[in-house]
Amino acid sequence: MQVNEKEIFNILTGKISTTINRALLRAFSKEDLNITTEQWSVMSCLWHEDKITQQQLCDLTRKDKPSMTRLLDNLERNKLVVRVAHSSDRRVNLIHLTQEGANLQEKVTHTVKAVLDKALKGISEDEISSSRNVLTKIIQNLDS
Amino acid sequence: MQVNEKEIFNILTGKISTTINRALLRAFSKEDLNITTEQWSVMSCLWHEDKITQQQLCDLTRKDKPSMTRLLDNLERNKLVVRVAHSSDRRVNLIHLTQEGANLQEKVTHTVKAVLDKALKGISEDEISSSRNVLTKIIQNLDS
DNA sequence: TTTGCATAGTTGTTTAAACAACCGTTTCAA
DNA sequence: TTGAAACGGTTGTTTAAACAACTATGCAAA
Repeated sequence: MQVNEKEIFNILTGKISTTINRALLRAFSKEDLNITTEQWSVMSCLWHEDKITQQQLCDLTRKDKPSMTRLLDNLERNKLVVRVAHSSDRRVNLIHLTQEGANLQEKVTHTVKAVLDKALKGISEDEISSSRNVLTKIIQNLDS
Repeated sequence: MQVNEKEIFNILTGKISTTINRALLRAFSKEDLNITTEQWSVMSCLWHEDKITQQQLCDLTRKDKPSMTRLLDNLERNKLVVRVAHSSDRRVNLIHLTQEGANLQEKVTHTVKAVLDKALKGISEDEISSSRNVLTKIIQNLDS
């Protein structure tokens, strides 16, 4: 597989993710949603399943433990989650959504969807699913 | 276009770029290349065209001016580039590769290529070019 | 010629990534 | 039963993103 410098550049330098990141951050800010994209990725897990451990959140978001500690520090400071000690295993924190954290779901999800619609405009379902397969395969290739 | 939460998550949260970033960083470190992926993206521009302005580097890498200032601070500290005052426009710095910076090209490019080969293993040219088109379109959609 | 706007770059602050090193708790095997 | 390894989480350091606010220079129109 021959790939030239320019292609390497476009695919790999993360321009896409910074572009998306920027668009999401601005959309959140415009809607007065005091949340970052990384915080959103954690909240998104919790909206799907509440009261899980930090380690589970690490696995779901592919972040390491120090990153998660600090993300949760910020989320806890903003009163969107609380750390609750596990009843039987004293090593473990269970992360609980607060009422405020749960309430955020609707507006944030709506905002994300709007950005996504803009991002994917004019792209067919086939193209999207093919791209998703490629990206998933790249992750697998690099993790093995 | 209907897209569910899970897809948003897989495509957009930047897992891909952090995975690639991590793989590249580790490869650099394994080869004793004292360079980060962001620094590499700047050096890559300079290897292609030397003695350009900071603003040009911002445009090429899609980074903002403060980010570029600090990246260049680090690259200059590591003696890979130098800032040279423009002869007629005193606002401008031209970024020159040092000998050491120029020498780095071969080994770094080789290392990047190896990571890329691993990343793209088992993915066809068609799939790659289709994905690249999708990603480019997303960037255009979000920038407009 | 001066005023005002655009351009090039820097500095400050917050968030988050990477990795290494660490602490306390649990588990399992000798 | 105890001692080592595994596990869950935190802290320290460096790099880099975002945005706002700033300085200095250049340019163009009144």
